[in-house]
Amino acid sequence: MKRRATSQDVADLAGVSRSAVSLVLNGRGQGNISVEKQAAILAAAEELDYSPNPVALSLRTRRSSTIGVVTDSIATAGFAGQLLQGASERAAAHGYLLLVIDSQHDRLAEERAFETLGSRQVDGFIYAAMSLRAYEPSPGLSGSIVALANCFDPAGQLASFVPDEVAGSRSATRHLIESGHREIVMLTGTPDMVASGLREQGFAQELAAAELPVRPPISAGWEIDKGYAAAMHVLTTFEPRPTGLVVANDRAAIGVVLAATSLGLSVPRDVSVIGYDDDENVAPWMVPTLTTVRLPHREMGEAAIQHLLDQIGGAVQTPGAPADKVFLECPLIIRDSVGQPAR
Amino acid sequence: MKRRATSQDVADLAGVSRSAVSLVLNGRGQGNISVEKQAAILAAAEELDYSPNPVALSLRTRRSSTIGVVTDSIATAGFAGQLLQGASERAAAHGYLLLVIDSQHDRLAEERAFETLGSRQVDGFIYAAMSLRAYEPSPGLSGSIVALANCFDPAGQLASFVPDEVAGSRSATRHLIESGHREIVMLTGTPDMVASGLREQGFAQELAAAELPVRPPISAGWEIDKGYAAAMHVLTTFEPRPTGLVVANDRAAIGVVLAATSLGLSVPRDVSVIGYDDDENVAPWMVPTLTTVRLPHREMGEAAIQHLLDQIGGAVQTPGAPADKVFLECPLIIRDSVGQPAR
DNA sequence: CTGAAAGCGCTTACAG
DNA sequence: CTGAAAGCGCTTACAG
Repeated sequence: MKRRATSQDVADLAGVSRSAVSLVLNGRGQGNISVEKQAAILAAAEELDYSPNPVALSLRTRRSSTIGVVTDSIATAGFAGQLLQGASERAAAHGYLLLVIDSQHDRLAEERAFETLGSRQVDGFIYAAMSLRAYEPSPGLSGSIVALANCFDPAGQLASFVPDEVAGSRSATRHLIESGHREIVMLTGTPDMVASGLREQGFAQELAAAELPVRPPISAGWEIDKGYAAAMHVLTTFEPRPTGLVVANDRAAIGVVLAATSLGLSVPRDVSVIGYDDDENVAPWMVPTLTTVRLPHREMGEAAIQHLLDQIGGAVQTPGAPADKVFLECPLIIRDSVGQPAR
Repeated sequence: MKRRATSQDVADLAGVSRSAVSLVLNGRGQGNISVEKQAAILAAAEELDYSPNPVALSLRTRRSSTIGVVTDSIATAGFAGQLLQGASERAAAHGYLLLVIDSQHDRLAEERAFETLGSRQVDGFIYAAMSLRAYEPSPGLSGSIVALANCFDPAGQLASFVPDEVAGSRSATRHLIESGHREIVMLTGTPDMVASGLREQGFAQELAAAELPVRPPISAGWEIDKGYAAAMHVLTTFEPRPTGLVVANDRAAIGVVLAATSLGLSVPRDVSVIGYDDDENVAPWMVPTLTTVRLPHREMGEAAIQHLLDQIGGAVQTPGAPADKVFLECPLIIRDSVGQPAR
């Protein structure tokens, strides 16, 4: 591993001072440095494959081209990794790197994470939640540039980027209605998650808009077995048997299909099923492939970074003024698990 | 956000020079600085809540307490995030942070990633693959401290940490045999993945050890639909019908259970199913819960970091000597999808 | 036993 | 138009 060239090396080779090198390489050469020297510096830099040492730069400028990301849990969920992926790519495109720390839902660890990151001179912070929720900003964040991804500040002081759950749920419900279903039941997630309530709202709104009776959602949950149990209950006891099921998420939908199958029912012939998440390991590969609502994880990551980049670049934000809460679209992904109801 | 205290602040408050502060805070005070001054320095540092600026430290020492991680894809897989999780925690416990870059399986992006990371003065590198494979070391890595996680260097020059796939597959197969199964079929993954071959080996070895006939594995794949199709084929055409199925992974096992169910077969009463991965979103929640072999993702991440830490700390490694290839255990997780065969 | 100096690599006023 | 100097915050020889 060869020693990296420094600005001194470039200056020596070009026969100028380090100041001149710095000026020219930072685009402030014009009017300050003679054209010949500029050319010499550029050539020398090229030849030595020079790029400034980021650490020295950081010490000098108190910036680091690094963004600190704190998450409450990276590992679980899987598709939530797309959020980091989107953030990482967008950041890299602008020369930024991500320093990510997982607080494991531990508030204390979270405070420490922000402090650690701050001491490393990160230029901004993202707090990303693995499932949608309110986030009470850590006091250590005040005065910093920060964006929230998949969570939001109840006080509205921090910019946040969240999925438009209500609209997503509406389009799922609408798709079922437009496919001819009238007996539609929602198998919802656990009440502790704000997504559950939002999706229930969307469901109810769309049914009401279609002037269809709104049935109360059936409490299920987020995992395969929960979807299984709820579907078993609904499919064997509801009279008439529902022909369309809006399910909490794709995993629960696996359970629903499993339950239907074990009852001798076929999806989508006897019952149509629609999931949520567009879980890449599930939805495109289910039998039948799953019609679902996609969560904009990648987009949330990208948008949060972009917001940070804009702020770092000097976009003005009136202090104390409420920050944006941006709702990102949850597109409906149509596959094979929804059909027309038998008449 | 208050200005952080510097060593100068501490020196001023304690009435000594910065050198003294540095010496004492780095544990080299004894025999160099008088006891009283040591106490004064410690007290001042405490009062000012002083900790050295990592950026300045990094410029000075050419170390950064940061480890560069390059992965071929973080996002997909989900449970693979556990690798990063394990690495991140182990690193944090030693004051190290992770700078991770995803190359998206692009070799060029990978080279660039190592370069970027190197210029940021990382103290070591991890290359982590999302699925087990050979990894041809990037030339930019030579001379650096590096560990491979979930991949291995064919030339054996780089330390690597991989799952013991053969043993994992053997214990899955053994579990079926010990449960009384004699008609056992393997539904294997795609041939391009080295895990497929390794698991097939384990399967064959264990069958041979039990003096049972070894049937050739049935090619399936890693996704739900592939498991479904393969199971459909095997369950409807094999005579006698197999009572035990060793499946490529947990997702494919979902498809297997789905297929069995749609054929009116019950798991595990009519057919026992065993997965691979212990996918946390699948195995514990399947109906029935899935007996499976756990992939040591977290352990690979931890072990790789630990290796780096040891090397950074000065553990000697004879240059040119073959590095360790460490096989991490894949424990069998017994749940409800395996039963005794009907007689 | 302790302080002043040098230097990691960079950029930005400041003289000339 | 250009170079010498200062300084970001730290540690490590080096004088005294």
